[in-house]
Amino acid sequence: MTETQPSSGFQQLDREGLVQRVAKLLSKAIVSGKLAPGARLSESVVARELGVSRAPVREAARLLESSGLVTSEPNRGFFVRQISAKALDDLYELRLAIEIAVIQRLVQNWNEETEAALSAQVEALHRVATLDADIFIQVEADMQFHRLMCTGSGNPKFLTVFEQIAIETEFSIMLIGQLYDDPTQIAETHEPILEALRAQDTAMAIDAIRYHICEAQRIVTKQFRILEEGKTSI
Amino acid sequence: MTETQPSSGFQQLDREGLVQRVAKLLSKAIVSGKLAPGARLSESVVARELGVSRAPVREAARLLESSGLVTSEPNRGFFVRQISAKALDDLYELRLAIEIAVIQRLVQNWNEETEAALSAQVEALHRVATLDADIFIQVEADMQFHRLMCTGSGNPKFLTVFEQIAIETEFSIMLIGQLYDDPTQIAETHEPILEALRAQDTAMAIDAIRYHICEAQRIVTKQFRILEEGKTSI
DNA sequence: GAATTGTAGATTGTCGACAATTTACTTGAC
DNA sequence: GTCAAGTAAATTGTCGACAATCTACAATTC
Repeated sequence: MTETQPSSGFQQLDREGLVQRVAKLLSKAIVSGKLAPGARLSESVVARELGVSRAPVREAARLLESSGLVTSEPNRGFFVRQISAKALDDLYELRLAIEIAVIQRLVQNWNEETEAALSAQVEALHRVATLDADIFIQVEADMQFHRLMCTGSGNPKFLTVFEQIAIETEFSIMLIGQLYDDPTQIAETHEPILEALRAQDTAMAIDAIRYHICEAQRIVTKQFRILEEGKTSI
Repeated sequence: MTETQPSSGFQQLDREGLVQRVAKLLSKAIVSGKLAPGARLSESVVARELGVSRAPVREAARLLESSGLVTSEPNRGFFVRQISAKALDDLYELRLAIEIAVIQRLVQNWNEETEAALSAQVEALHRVATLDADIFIQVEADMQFHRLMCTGSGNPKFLTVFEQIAIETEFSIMLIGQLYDDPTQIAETHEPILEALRAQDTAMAIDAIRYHICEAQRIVTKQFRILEEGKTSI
């Protein structure tokens, strides 16, 4: 069916369109906090800075629009999405619903490959914690664990939705600038999940994921509320 | 904070951008089956037909890209998304996860307004069933019930995700051309959900929604598999 | 005849230009 | 000083044009 070339050692070179590259760059700029939420993103400025015309910038922005990173107002342009503490809270609730379903499927589809991937990621989490790495690296590693769970579930739809959630979550955590007081906590809260999965214990795994997510929800929304108050009082 | 105009009875006239209108039109054309899945959607053809230039068409297509209705390949353009029976099955699994969470919140946030809206929608379902209306009308009414549940949950994120699921689901059902053998079944399967919600019985409501969704899943994916076989054998 | 190479036509990708709209500023009246 | 109206600059919306790329078919080779 699929044509399997004689494999002459050549690697497929990325034929990514300009629009996709611009979208990725914009996405990174927003998530990393270089572009403040609510900020207008001027087409001409972005276009000039990247050395392209406005058309691909506009298309990239549209791409990001339905994925929720930017909003558009007719004749006013694109803006970096504002996130409220309530929205963030809602986001975690959605995430919990998804991940519970992921866990259920994950236990059914449990295999060595998935176990190896998740184990390796927990180790990676420990590494970044001890290295006292950048917050961005830490959050990225955290998200990667959950991404791997979605992948292992065997239902690609879960990954699609999670990816959107992840972008918004990372975005918010970047704004706060920290997650746990002690970075090693990130790695530790993932271990019970992995253990429960290894034991094929669905109920325990769900409890573990619920604890993990609700804990993050509690911390993040609390920090975010503080951040919001600071903003409005000024 | 928000400026509350003296409300002189004027309705806000839609200041929708051209891009949004094109996106809506395209979306409708795809969901209603006017554009077959896998079909290339030619920018110039769409642009000429709508009497606009290619730029807004491209932007609209990008908008639809991340919402999953179309895919893009560099230098090859946009294509109407192909849906497989497996993907449809996965979609229903995602939907179940979301709607269970929605039910849980819905019971907590239960109020007269939501009850009235949902009751009215069940009646609407009965009406369209007896009218023996178009399949599109029926499915739209069905989806509207679930949309109202999402709205009533108080978590807008649920609605956002459901909207995406709904588009893909409608799209698939349009392809099949029918749902239940007897159209009145649509209305009937929604009643137990509403009843359980009225009784504030979370467990029963979850059972009802699970039955409803799994039943639809069973029927739709079965029909879809038949459709797929027909396609591949030709 | 099958596979490869070459070529013409069509389609997408990107751009710069101009019209429409918003924004920021200035002016004037009360 | 405050509010309103008017004006100019900046920004977005849309378009048509040209370059880059793909597609389909003809020509060539084995």
